[in-house]
Amino acid sequence: MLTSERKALIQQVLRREGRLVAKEFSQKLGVSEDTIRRDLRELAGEGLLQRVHGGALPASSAVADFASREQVGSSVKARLGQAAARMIQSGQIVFLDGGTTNVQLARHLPHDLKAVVVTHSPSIAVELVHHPSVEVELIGGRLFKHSIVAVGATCAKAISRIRADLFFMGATGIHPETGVTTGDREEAAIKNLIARQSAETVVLATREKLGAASPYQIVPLSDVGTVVTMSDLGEEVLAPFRSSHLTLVEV
Amino acid sequence: MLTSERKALIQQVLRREGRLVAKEFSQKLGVSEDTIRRDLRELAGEGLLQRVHGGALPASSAVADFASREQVGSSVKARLGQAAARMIQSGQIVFLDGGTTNVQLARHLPHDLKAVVVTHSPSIAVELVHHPSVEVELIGGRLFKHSIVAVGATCAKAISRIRADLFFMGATGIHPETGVTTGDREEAAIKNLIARQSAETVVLATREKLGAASPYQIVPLSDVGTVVTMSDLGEEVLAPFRSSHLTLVEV
DNA sequence: CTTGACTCTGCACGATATTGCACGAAACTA
DNA sequence: TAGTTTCGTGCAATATCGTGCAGAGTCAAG
Repeated sequence: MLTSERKALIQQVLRREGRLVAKEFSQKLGVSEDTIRRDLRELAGEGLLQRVHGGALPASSAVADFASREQVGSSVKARLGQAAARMIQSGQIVFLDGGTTNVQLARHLPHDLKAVVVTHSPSIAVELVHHPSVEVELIGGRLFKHSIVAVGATCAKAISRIRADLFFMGATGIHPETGVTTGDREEAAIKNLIARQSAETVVLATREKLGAASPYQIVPLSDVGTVVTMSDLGEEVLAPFRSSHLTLVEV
Repeated sequence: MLTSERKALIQQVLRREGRLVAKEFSQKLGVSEDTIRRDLRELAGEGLLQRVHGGALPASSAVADFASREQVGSSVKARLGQAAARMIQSGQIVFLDGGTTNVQLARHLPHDLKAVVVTHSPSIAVELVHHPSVEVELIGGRLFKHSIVAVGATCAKAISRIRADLFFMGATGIHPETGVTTGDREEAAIKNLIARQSAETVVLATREKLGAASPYQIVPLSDVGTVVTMSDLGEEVLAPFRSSHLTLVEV
């Protein structure tokens, strides 16, 4: 294990998990704690991370915020993202919507995956800069700041030229009757367009989204191919989504 | 085993495995470590890989790359960015190129500025999400990970539809004779296109960029309207840039 | 064919980097 | 406050680095 390799790994772990415990990490890598501590000290000296008692946190406060939120709300989204990332096969063209769950998905893409990721979210694009083999196609347009995704006519036109194998859709609600919904009309239209351009649409749904509904419908439930959700939800919540045309993946 | 053969093999291993340990590799090839070290040093000199203690890593992992670049004189860049941000007037349409200096510019945009920022850099877009009144137009395309900007035909087409008042260009070198240059051909083409679509081109140049030249010319110096740089540079460095058509802003 | 310039390679050696351990200081926890 | 964990530093062992140098091979001019 090369020193710089180890340092790169440390930063990767911080990006992915939002924190790093010195002792834990030293055991995982089979080196002494001193070595890890030294690495952390040096990286902190370069401003690349924030040193804390017992380990380290990401440098930027924004990421730190995000990381702590993640810890509090547990790593449900990370688990969903990880499961979803495994659905992608090499050579596929996948559309990644914006949103924190999809950021997790991007973070957990297998290191050796060769695929094309299309996205209208600059956050996702930035996240994938660190991936060694995934090619990123960024869709432009007017930036809708609330969701951090591009929308508008330019965006729609660019999307209409692309056909994807998979679409990982972000949404605020998924309901047996109202279908998949979100809070912005234009965003809904864009998502709908992407869904129509994709062979299969996948929705990653945390507990609070299942059975919820927002003002604007993106697609009816019949247009969704797969829903990825947690396995510890009650059957009464899941039952409405069990049907012949929809694959329900429980993580 | 020819030297060039060995060097090619080294690069192949790096592409395939993402790392190379000098000792290990020398044994596998049956040559001395010195030879391998020499090869690595030379390849690193050509920028084809990143030399590290014990071996080598791929050149543009962009990971530590961008992060470390971020660190290089960030306070200087912040001052340049701040000065440049003041050049923008309300109501203008400005094009913000990628790069760490321009991230600083984005960070220092006056809070009450009402303007449209066009960018092909997802990093810049994400940075501006928190600005209350600036509207962001994201230009899409294939993501060039090293610089974190969109490039390619789609990108060029989108740019050709926009006319901006100001273009804050990122570059790796600005030289009286070779003009403004950068390290990637396609990136240079995109930057050139943006410059042609803009009424005025501004270059933010830290000390090491002034008088430097990279392989690909973006525009000749005569196409640059303003250069923003530090005031503590020697006159012998600045003199070649003092001319009637170019405004030299010293911060 | 010989000679001289040049390149490549391996070796020697002093310099530098990295690592693990020891030990007292500081921080955290109950 | 007391006990435990983590931290930082000094130190020694080891690994790796860079450089100078010499031998071997190549090539072209004489």
